[in-house]
Amino acid sequence: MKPKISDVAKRAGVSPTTVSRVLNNRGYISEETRENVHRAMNELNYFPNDVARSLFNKRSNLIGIILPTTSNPFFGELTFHIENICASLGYKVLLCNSLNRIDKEEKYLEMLMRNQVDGIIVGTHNRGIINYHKQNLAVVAIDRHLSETIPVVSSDNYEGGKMAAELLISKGCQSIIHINGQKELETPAMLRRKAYEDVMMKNGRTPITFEIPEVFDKQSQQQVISQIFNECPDIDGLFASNDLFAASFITEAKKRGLSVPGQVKVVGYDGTETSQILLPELTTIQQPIASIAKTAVEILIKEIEGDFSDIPLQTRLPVKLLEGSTV
Amino acid sequence: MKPKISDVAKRAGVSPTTVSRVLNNRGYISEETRENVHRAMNELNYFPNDVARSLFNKRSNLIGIILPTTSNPFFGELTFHIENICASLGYKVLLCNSLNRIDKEEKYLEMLMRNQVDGIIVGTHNRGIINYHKQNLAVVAIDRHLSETIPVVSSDNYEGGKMAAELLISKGCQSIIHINGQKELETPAMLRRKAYEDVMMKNGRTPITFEIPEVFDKQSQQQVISQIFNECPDIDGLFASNDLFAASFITEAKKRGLSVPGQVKVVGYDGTETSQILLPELTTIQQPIASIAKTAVEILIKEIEGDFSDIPLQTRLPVKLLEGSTV
DNA sequence: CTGAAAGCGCTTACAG
DNA sequence: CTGAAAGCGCTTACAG
Repeated sequence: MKPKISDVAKRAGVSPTTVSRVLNNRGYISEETRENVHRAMNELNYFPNDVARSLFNKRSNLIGIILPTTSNPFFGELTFHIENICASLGYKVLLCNSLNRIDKEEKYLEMLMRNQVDGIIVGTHNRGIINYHKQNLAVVAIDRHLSETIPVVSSDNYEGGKMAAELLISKGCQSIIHINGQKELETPAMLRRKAYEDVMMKNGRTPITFEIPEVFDKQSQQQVISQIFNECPDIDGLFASNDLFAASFITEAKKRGLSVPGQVKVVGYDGTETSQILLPELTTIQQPIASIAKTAVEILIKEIEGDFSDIPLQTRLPVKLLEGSTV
Repeated sequence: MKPKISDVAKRAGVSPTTVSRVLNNRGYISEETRENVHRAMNELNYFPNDVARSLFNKRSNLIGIILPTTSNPFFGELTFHIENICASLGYKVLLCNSLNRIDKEEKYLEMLMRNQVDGIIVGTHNRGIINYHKQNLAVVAIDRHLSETIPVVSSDNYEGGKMAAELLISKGCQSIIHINGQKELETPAMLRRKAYEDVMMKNGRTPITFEIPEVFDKQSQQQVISQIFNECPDIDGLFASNDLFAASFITEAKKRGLSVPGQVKVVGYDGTETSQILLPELTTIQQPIASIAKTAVEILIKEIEGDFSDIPLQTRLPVKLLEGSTV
């Protein structure tokens, strides 16, 4: 059996209280007993049971993260950074891949609360499924508006969309199409679309946006892309709201005998490390994934520690244009 | 404050014992009191504290996963599948990105044990840092030999390596190079190298393998790739042990004015969804990521439940050649 | 400087 | 069918 604090106490010839004290470095302890206790712990290969600690402290040092799926490189990288920062700060991460499905998200949320997580970072977009605040849980959203009071961290979506659209226009594209998620979602990412539309209007063009359901079914994505070519045969520019859409589009364009950037120019969004390696020629708007993660964790931990003094409700981190050879 | 079982009991006019019984569906309870209790739980918005439950049950339903980083699409997808399968089976996932660093892995291991995880799935390759068994923890390794007694699940690495090498030879390549991780690691993935070497020898060629340190520093990867071109100017075939290496190689080849597959043919390994979307033309050996995940979780849970009857020490899942246009 | 007692929120024998 | 008691492994006032 795993040794417990009383086993250590017995072996060191002291009380459990004393062992706990040296464990937590609290109160006065003579150097001698401290050493005895440490020796006993080593001999028994003892390490504390954090479940028992959490129960007493009402603090688990656990944070939950809910996002669509780590299979998507943006979220895979985001998850890595979040977890790593958390680890360095003494927090542990409970991972939830909701696939953007409301039913799953609800179950995960309940699971996280049962497990007494101290806070949650949410990267899925189901608005207001549960009253997060009611349970006075610390929450931070990434690129999603969850409620009026939950801080959201995102890239500067409007600026990113603007850069993309303006770049395509400056390269002489006449018929520029946009691909994005569904509009009803009202995510900050919709600002990419807004910027695209604004730029188009300002330049006397008609914005056309195709919506792709973000349910991760390849079938329907493929379908929308075919649709674009069919409905807009004169397309010569595309701004995709993520790099995977951009890549699928390029693949289909080539399949149809269109050269990129010769006949169609393409700009993506995200600029993950993975897409930089696998598709370095893609011109894209890069999100600062590491700082998004860092900011989100920092805000969350402030909330957890009850320091609400200067928590920004909106944090927009700067994007960067990565010029490849697809424009 | 969060309601607890005694709050529910009070409201329902019964004892905590009774509430616990309806919660766990144990023992006889009259229909009436069951309804009363349920009503009380709803009114108070009660849900059980799993930390307290874990403490009593000595069962957390938590499993830890340690892998290099979810930033790598292979591990990102693996993580997604593992987590999703676990969720469907009532297990929760504590995520650890070790970056293949021993110091980090040790800390994570201790963290997981303190948190009383029921089992661990390990995808990093530091052999024998800790005596996993000593703590009688359920452990499964993915593509890593951790010890003689820990089950390992992997793709059929030898077969995969063989297919890749034979394909390149059949396409007429004369000077075929291999890129892999470091040999000392003795991972099952080394079988990819072994197969490559066997095929080369059998065909009267000299196998040449370049080792890339798997520490995820772009710098050194880039360096090794340049080195390949410098030391083997007549290279006309490459088998990379993962798709990211393959992609970096292709990028460098093009930069040097070499056409793929015209002058150099390339075969990768992994075949993740992400690389299928971003670099669909890559010819690669696809690992069955979903079944690797499923098998690993199933074995782990058997171990956790103490059913050691038919636990295979080695599971090799079949790979599939994905023919793109890089050979 | 150290220890006995109570309690974190649950569950499970044991009685009734 | 239901409840009082003890205990999971820890920690923190409170005494001494």
